[in-house]
Amino acid sequence: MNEKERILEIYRILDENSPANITFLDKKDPFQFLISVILSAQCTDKMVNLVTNELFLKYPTAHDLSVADYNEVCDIIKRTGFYRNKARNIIECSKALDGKDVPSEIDELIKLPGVGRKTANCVIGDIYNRGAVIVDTHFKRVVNRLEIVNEKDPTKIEMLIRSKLEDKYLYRFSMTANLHGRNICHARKPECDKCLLFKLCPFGDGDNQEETK
DNA sequence: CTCCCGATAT
DNA sequence: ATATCAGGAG
Repeated sequence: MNEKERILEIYRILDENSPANITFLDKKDPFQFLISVILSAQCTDKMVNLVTNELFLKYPTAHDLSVADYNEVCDIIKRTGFYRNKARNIIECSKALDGKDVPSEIDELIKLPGVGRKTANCVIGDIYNRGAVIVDTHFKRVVNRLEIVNEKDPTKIEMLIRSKLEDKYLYRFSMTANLHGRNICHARKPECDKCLLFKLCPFGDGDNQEETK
């Protein structure tokens, strides 16, 4: 099995054993989705969904949030962590988007405050349904353990994955690999005994299921 | 590379 | 007590 066949086989196994539609954030409106992703940095999606319910009840649109009081926004989003940076970013972001559509191109998206490649790719994949590689902590861990890449830099990982997999598979692969990282291939104690990719994974050969590494 | 930062699991 | 979580900016 060559490299291309191996990654396609990994894709198929993850695809067949994952839900049809994988979504972590429950806001479908493009603006609300973008703000939700910004808030999701280094925090659980459960907490983001809780906080955004309250946030968008009070500030539903980009205009509403663009004129919001900084300290009130801080209070609402505090539990997502990094709240001072996030409050400033989402208010400035809202000013930039007031009266406009959420950009669909990555170069435009990453100009927005608090928006990097990961957040931009979430928007492109989820809202605009185009090829997107979402390199979050789970995705990074999973593709490195599988040795699909041997790379720490998220941008380089994104480009490598783009070169190894057809465009139409990229977003689905991002989501299924992410889910696999959450449910099986944990950061601390991966459940290699339950893993459907065990035969295809160099990481499972060792005794990594326990504490080591 | 460091800082931002609260919530949760182990 | 410590590791980790849909990262981004200086």
